[in-house]
Amino acid sequence: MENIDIARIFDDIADVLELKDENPFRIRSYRRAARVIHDMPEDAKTLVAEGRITEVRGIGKGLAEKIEDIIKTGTTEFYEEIKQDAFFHLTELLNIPGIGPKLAVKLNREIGVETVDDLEEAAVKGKLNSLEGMGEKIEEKILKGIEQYRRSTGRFTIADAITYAEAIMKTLKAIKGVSRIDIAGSLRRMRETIGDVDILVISKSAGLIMDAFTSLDSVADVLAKGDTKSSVLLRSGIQVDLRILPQASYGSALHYFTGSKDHNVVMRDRGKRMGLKVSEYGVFDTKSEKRIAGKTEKEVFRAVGLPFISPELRENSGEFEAADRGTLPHLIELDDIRGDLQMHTKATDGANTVEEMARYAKGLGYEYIAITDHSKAVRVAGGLDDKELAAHIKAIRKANDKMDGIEILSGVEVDILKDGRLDISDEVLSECDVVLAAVHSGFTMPRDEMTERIKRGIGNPLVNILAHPTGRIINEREPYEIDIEEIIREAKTQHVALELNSYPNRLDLKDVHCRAAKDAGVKISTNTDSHADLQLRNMRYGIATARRGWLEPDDVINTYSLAGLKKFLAGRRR
DNA sequence: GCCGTTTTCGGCCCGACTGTTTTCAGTCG
Repeated sequence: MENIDIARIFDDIADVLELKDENPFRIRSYRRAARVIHDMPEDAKTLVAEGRITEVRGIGKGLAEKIEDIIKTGTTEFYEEIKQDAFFHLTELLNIPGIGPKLAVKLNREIGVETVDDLEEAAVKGKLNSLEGMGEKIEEKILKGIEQYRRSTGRFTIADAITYAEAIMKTLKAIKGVSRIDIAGSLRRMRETIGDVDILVISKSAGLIMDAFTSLDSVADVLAKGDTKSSVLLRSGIQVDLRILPQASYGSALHYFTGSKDHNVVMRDRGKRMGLKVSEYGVFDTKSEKRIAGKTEKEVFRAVGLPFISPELRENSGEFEAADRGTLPHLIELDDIRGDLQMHTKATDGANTVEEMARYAKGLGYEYIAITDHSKAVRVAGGLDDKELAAHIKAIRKANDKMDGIEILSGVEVDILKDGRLDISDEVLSECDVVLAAVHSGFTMPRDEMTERIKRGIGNPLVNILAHPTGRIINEREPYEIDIEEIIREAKTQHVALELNSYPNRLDLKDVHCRAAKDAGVKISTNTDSHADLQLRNMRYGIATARRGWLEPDDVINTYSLAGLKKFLAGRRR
């Protein structure tokens, strides 16, 4: 049982308790526990084994026991009871936008709705109208909600969300009377996937903005339209919320709507203890009700005795403690990056030549790149064998001699075979300036075997970087079963860097594992894994994830000067 | 169900929007 399975069980429990109209704070405890377990880098298994599970914020004695049961037996008594509950079947209905626990129960009690299909049938037949408190509008809303639910493929990748958000921002910016516009929400925190997009605006002409916003070409449906808040559903299926705010409380609003929820709860609580009320309208003195801050975020933080905390850190995962101790990280920025250490060319499955990639990278201001085409095990990509790679290395060196202003390192993304051997000989690997090793097949191995396979792979002293260490593809493929903590330890021992693959569908390592690697003293390499020159720009997503993982420039080897990088790489091959 | 510089009981964030119930409950973030 992985963390994600435990989280799902707790969310299921919360759903049923909500349907049963139980104590909302008890429900919140399950929700919070689900989230915190889902997001934490350590295996719950490990924490339970070490007796440290109750050290996790939000996990007390009761939940700890349930977690232990779930790990041991795959379930817990209370969950089994919940599954027998008549309300358990109604949890599917909660996925429909506009249907909450009250409505779900009402529909069930009064017209026997149990599934989304039942609900659709009832709505189409006009049965909903007959219920007290229900009108045509609600019926229509439910039908639309069902459509949205069926179409939704879950959350959007950060790259998709940014694309839509930036297009909308551009249009709105052009409207007269918009003096400021910002992205807030999980997109500002740069979470790897985005549920919906939040945009904040300062403007005195609310009506104009809302009209423009709700009539954008990309809008499929207007979900709500008011003076201060409107919501639309774009054709792509992503929901965008727009809020209009006064200047005086803009900082407070930006902070509030950036979240996370958990971060905000701590801020409010912290304010309360200082005799302050923290809300989206400002920071107020509780007694005099006078506003003492709110114009900027910095002001809001200062009012509760804190330095500015970067949005990427606002997950209540230690940022307050670090701020109080004065140990907030100086987060890495895109400008710190001096090179990109994974990319492919026409030699295998890339779209551009070595020179074209180098030229584009030079345009980005990089000092060096590494060309790292696939090895032969990746047949679909036309991977290179020993002889072909040797020739490719020569060609890369030749290109490097021709090119001024950027160093082209020769490299390879060598495959770690099922038994942990690499599919290129040491003789040829030793010719490379940098060697990335990766798993591209046999994803379904048992956890122990996969962990051992990778350990053996990076045990080869010619390997410098473990590429996309968990193999996940967001919204498509789960990471392979692997003991990531063990891999991090091994990387430390072997002086191997772990990649933060910056391709927006990978982001592998993910944020919490980057942070765990940093804590273990393991270096990270943020690479784009580009298969075309334009993709070199994906570095921004890797940097966003690195920031969420609390990484500083020194934690990332491709912020090093060429000499510094070479020194790091040589450290392995003594 | 969790948690503790209001501490072992009693809090736990709260406001906008919607539809419809002429005064508010439900949903959402």
